[in-house]
Amino acid sequence: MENERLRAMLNQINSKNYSLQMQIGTLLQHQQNLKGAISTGDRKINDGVGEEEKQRFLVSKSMEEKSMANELQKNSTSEKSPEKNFQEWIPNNKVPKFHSSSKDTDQAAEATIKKARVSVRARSEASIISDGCQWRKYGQKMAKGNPFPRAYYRCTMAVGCPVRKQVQRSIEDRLVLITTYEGNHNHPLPPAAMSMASTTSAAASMLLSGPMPSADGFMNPNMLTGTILPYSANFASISASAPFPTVTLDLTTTPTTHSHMQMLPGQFTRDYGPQAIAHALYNHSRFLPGVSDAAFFSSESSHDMTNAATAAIASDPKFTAAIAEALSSIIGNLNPDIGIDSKNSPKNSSDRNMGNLSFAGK
DNA sequence: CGAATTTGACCAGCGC
DNA sequence: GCGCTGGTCAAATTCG
Repeated sequence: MENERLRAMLNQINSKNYSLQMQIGTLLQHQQNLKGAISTGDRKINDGVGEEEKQRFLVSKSMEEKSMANELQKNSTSEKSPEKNFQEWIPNNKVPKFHSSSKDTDQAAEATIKKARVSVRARSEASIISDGCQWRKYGQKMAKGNPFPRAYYRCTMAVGCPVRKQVQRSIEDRLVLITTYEGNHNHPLPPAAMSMASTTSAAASMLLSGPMPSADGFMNPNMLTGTILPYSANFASISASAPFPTVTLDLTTTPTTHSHMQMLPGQFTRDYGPQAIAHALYNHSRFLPGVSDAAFFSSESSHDMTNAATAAIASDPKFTAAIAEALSSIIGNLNPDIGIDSKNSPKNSSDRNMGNLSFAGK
């Protein structure tokens, strides 16, 4: 009975996805026209600026576009207070915990929430991955056993935002950048930042609301890959053996992504199809250096688009910087129930998500 | 000149 | 209690 209802919901979302694809198709043409103007604006970063700056600039370009779209949305819902906006996607009502703040009675609960972390592994030559948020560096430390320093950043998009992130290069592979997010934003975000934030929020929410870890200290990775990153088997893992429960989104296994996208079974994959991710990848990456638009425009069908997206991933390591955002935006757009509805209890939310996808038996 | 970054100092938690 | 480590603060410095 519940499954039927969920199935109906999925069908509804699927048809919505189809209409979105149609809209994207027309948008792609429009964007082609815009490309000329954008490349003119990009000119300045091409002379003498490093790859890092280029990536940051180009990614933010695409984010600007989405921010504009968000502005329109915001105007239409201007009645909402910022707090209400915030509650729409924050899974847990979190209060900033400052270093020198007074000891609140719910400090313990806060601490528990804050401890949930989402770490994103991505290959990037840049020292930081642009995710749409404004960050301010407030510290740097040499971590034990790692020759690369760990940098600490704080979100500066709003005063008192509790979100922090740590950025560190992997000791195994110096090209792999590990970004660990902690906390939830207490302010509205542009869509670009929201997609990443919703992923981390959803992941953190699941960590805190889901079943306790098994005896070996690990939860089933498929739980996350099936709900948050349905196309990315082996991409995500949840570890509760660490001091803090941590979700790791591994975006470094690019050469094998294609097979995962196509082979991964499950409700989500059947109903949404891989083209959704291709479109999202396209939207998030078309301004990245080294990712040619020709790869995307060379084919008409959505399936071929997936191939193009995968080829782009494999051919350009910098592409990974946008993948996390792209992946999560799919979920954010198509399944707003995941991790962004604070009105439902975390437990219910978790159960619903699991049943909704490939864990009907859970 | 204001904002952002750097960097040494400080603090808390943890293991011994 | 002591030392180690991770995380944060804040003054100094750099940047735009």
